[in-house]
Amino acid sequence: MAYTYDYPRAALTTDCVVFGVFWEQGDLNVLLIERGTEPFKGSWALPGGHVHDQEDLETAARRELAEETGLTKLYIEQLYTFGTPHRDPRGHYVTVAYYGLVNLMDHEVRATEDAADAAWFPLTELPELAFDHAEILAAAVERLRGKVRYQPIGFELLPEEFTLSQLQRLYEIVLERHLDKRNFRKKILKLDVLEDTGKIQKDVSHRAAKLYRFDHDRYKEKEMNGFNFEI
Amino acid sequence: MAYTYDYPRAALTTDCVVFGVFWEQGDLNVLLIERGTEPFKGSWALPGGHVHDQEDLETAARRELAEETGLTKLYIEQLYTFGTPHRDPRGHYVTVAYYGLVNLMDHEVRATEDAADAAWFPLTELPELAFDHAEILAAAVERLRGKVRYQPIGFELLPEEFTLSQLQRLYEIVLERHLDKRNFRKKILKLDVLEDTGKIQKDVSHRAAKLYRFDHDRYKEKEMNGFNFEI
DNA sequence: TTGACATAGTGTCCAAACGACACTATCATT
DNA sequence: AATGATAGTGTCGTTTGGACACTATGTCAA
Repeated sequence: MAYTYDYPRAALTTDCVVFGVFWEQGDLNVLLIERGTEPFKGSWALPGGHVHDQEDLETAARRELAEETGLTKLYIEQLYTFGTPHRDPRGHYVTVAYYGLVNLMDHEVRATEDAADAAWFPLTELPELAFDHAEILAAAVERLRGKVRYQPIGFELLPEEFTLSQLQRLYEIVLERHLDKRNFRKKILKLDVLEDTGKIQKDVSHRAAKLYRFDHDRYKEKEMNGFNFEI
Repeated sequence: MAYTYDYPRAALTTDCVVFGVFWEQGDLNVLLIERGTEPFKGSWALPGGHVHDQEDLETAARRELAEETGLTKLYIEQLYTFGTPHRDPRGHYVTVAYYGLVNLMDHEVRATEDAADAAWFPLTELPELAFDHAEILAAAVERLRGKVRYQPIGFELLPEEFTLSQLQRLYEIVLERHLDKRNFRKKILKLDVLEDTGKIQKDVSHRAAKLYRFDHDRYKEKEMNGFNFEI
């Protein structure tokens, strides 16, 4: 079956930059796949692929991500659209890039039929990437660092219930700088969008910390009234 | 001539939301064109059109804008890519939207061959728009309001040399709220990115104000060192 | 020439937010 | 009972933010 048009059309794809945090390492990680087909067969790349006919862009991004890495039900958001000529050796390819955040407690990653392999890489130990994916990744990192400061997206990287220390460590990892414990707690609690679950940590060999939950509803309500989340 | 592919391909277009400020009215305006062809012939719409083969996205956006409105050499920036199925009655159309800012002193707008008409509309008196252009416009307004607060893009809406009162009025128009004169001047001057040109206003029937210029180089330098522009 | 007008330009004070800083509390382990 | 690991907590000096009103300088018209 062939499809014919009066004018040439660029191929449209999506790519996803998915971030996750491993607590042991204290490092931001990105999910990459090993390409199973040409071009760049054997290289590491961002998960992504062609947008289907009449398919919504975000739907396409989620579908490709699921097909190649098994990841579903995560927070994603459009990042930027890359369409420089010759960014893909196959011709005029335009890709709508998304970035996503997952908490690694709740999400298991596996290579699936569409990719030779899928794995997490710390930002500090990235392999060489196919296409212009290094550029896309850099844009995603920049966006994440900017956005995390004035939008409560960081919570997507944490389990639903978390301690204030975990939250602080998260911000330290993303922003790459040390934060003062007392000031951080003062500030984050004053925002009044964290709900004390009443529970405490289990199975830790030291004093157990309180567990908090991010109160999405309260945040939305406050946001409506011109409230500004800022760290 | 026909172009044939193994899989269906979406059509790729760009659209531009261009903002300008008329000083007399004190209102944000958007540049719209009257469509000369179907679909939506006779309706007002954002200037835009098809991305050519092997054409860069921003180049396409600028080209379409110039073709339809005569506008060139303005500040533009990618906004968002809209690809919801059925947003265009002709089939699967994906549009990469840009937003732009112009100072109306230096730019003349004219309808050209590709559009029936081109005109500025205050945000408060918008006509009904073709396609999903109302949605795109709303996204652009939100982005502008957000971005103007922490990036010095507002200067693009002003002539190269401007008074502090004009700058303040600009922020008041964009942010839709009153700002205190003394506090505004204190803050903006402390940023130390405005250069006193030594000149003053001409042809005004009151005390002439000093003219300032935005110092792009100084800003970039400061930005490198972790400096944060915030109004 | 003088008074009316229009806009430019300027400083203080109080309140809130920010950042630096160090010790005690609790729990598990040995 | 002592050790080790992390949780949790308050003060103070500095900076920033926001409210607030008058004088200065020019044009224009009577």
